[in-house]
Amino acid sequence: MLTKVPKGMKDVLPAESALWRAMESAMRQAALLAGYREIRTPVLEHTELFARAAGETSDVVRKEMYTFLDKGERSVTLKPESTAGTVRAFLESGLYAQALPLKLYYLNAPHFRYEAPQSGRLREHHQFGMECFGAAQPTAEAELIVLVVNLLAGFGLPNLAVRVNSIGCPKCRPAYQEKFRTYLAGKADSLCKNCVERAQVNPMRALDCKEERCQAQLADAPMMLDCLCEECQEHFEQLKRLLTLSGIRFTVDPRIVRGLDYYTKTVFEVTMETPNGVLTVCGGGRYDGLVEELGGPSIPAVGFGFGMERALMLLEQLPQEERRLQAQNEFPQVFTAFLHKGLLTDAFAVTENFRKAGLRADMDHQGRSLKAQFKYADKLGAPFMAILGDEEVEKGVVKLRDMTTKEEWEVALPEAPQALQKRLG
RNA sequence: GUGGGUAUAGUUCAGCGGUAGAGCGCCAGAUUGUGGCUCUGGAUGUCGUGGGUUCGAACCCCACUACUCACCCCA
Repeated sequence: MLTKVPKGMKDVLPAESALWRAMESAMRQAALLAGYREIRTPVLEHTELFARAAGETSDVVRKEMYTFLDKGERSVTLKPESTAGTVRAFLESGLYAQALPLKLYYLNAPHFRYEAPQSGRLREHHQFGMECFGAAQPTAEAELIVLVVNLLAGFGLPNLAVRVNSIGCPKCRPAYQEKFRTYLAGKADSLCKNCVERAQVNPMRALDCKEERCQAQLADAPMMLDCLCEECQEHFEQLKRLLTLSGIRFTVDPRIVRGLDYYTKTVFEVTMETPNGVLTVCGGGRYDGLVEELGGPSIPAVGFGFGMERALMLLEQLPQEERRLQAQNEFPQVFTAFLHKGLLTDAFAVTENFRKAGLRADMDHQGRSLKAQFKYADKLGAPFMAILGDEEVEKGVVKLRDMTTKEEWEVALPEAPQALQKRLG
């Protein structure tokens, strides 16, 4: 147990963290260009916040939350999604009183869901997400969808599928839900246990059911998309026009429902083909009622969550030459080797000198033989060696060796960093 | 919650009733001031835990635990 990471958690080791950083900077840049600024909210929120925001009937709230009592007997929860916390901060700080829209993004935010882990699904995962408050127009959705698609395409990821749907608003949805509930009631005998339950609490969820018999029963079910009020209809038409105009290939999927109850009008998903099936990389939508639901003024909003591990997983499956996201090199540019222990301090000084000049430099810390130092440097991938023996120290020089060409030459100690920089270009 | 699979060296795995193995990695030597390739040598194991069958169990049986994959749901 002691040396075992808790179930569903993952370490990001050095071999991978560089790629994470590359992805992060691409995200920051994209967000910046679209006028979004970073917000960081706590991992922990009052349980009540999620219950209220995501909805008591959602699977997330009902069975997937990391909830516990703190020492003050308050029920707190590790955030399973970030929209609720962002809205809370937005309200608490009074940011809503400033010029709207307010555009926020978060990056690398840890999220927790207590589920059975498997490929592409962890108990702790990290999301990049964007939220736009105070934008009622479909340009807000379009902006986000375009941004995500361009981002993923920019990584070199092919075969993205963008699916959009509208699930109506408080004006048109209740009538539809009633219609749908009636429809389900007539089929209750042929539906799975879950769907019978769904019919009561949130009938639209049945559309998401993967059971074949349910899908067969729902083949001619009424769709929200066909029952939208005039306003929702117009909103959706505009969004489609905007996406088409932006050159985004998308499909309308009337069956997208999303697992969180706060969505209104637009919902969307970006999915990708993987060896293990289709994975959702990004999911989001409009939540015009949530800010008010959480005690604020009536402010429309749109947002999405983007699973960073999932995107990284897909990227790692991509052949190296198709990847357009490249991790920064981390190997030392020069490795200082020294002949014997008596030259330890000289070697240390030389190494530090390289570092002062902004070069990635390293040396042995194990008392290895010269030969072993070369071997080690080779493993690290250092393209140059700086070699110190008694002769060199006496003459005040260091011998530089190009590991590829095996060429060696001597340079005066103080000039070594410059000489190397020249060679490295 | 339901159903598969797996558990042996640092790591990937082979062995499937009779002395615990290989590749990779690690260390050293061949080459006492020079890496990659090659060759030689070396170190490292409660064979997941507990019980049972047997003269004898890493191997067969049972239970447990952990991991993993899939379903549901999701990022």
